Amino acid sequence: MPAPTTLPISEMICFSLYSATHAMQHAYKPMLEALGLTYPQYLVLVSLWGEDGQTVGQLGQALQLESNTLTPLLKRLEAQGLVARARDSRDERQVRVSLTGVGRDMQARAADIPGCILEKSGMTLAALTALRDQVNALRDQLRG
Amino acid sequence: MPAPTTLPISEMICFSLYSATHAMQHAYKPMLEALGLTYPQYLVLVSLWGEDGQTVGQLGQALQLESNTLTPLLKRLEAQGLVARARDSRDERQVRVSLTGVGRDMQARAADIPGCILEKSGMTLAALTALRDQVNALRDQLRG
DNA sequence: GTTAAATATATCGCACACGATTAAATCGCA
DNA sequence: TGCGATTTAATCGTGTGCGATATATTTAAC
Repeated sequence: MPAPTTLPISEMICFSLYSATHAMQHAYKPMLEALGLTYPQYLVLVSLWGEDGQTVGQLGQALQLESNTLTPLLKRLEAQGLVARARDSRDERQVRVSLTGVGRDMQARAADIPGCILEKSGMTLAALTALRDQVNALRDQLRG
Repeated sequence: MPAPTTLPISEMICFSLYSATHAMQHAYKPMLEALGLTYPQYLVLVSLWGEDGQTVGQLGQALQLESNTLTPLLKRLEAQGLVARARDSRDERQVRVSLTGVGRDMQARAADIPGCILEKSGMTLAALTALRDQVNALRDQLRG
């Protein structure tokens, strides 16, 4: 009986995504470090720059993260003075996350990051956009 | 002066990869859980099924992980009886990781995972392969 | 109106990732 | 040969992710 065979790691789509995600975070790292941010913290700020005052649940929906990940992350952002957290007065179960002045100013300081990433990718914006849509389609299929 | 604008999180390629990686790990989870494995542990085993007796450094090269991640992970695999770790007698700096019988048998028990993932992806093998190559190209560009 | 079910967030424990540092073994070169 | 430089793992500290659970609030059923 022959030994079972397994696709080499380098040819597995799951590993492509896994390693590309790491490479992407590595590409962001020096720029985010200069702003004192981690990558997930940056994603939270991006989401808040788009819509301020979101609840923890809304942020979780946008980033596909649970409160057990977001709560400590948001506390760290609050400790840095970038956001404020407050219970919603209408529904005290919910916690609304608002940008502080410093948090809003961070948007300008981070403004050239996307361009730098585009450049590091060595791809055209059109190619990246097409790739993004394919990756999103795969993700949405996997989510069921 | 208008407020600076930032691309919505849903349109950022970095977030596509980030969320697709999470969705992929979520798809693997029930199957790996049945084998008592985490996703990174599974990747290590896949690598060893392809080439047994790799050093920690070789595994790190294949998976793009450092020893500070691999060492505790490998210790957990060793504690489960799936691998053995031993210093190379020729070069005692290196630690070689070998599959145990149980670790080898796991390959057969995991044999139908790739097919299940392919099915969950809802894509043809050709489409997935093409997407993989594009993602790999982006990753390799980002690595520089 | 009281109480059970549902909802939203927080807490706890475990397993990655990774920067920085340490320790041991090997290599290289005078 | 000897000794500094390099290589290889391991260790330490911080920050995610996430399953399981706890707590508080709101909703719904009666």
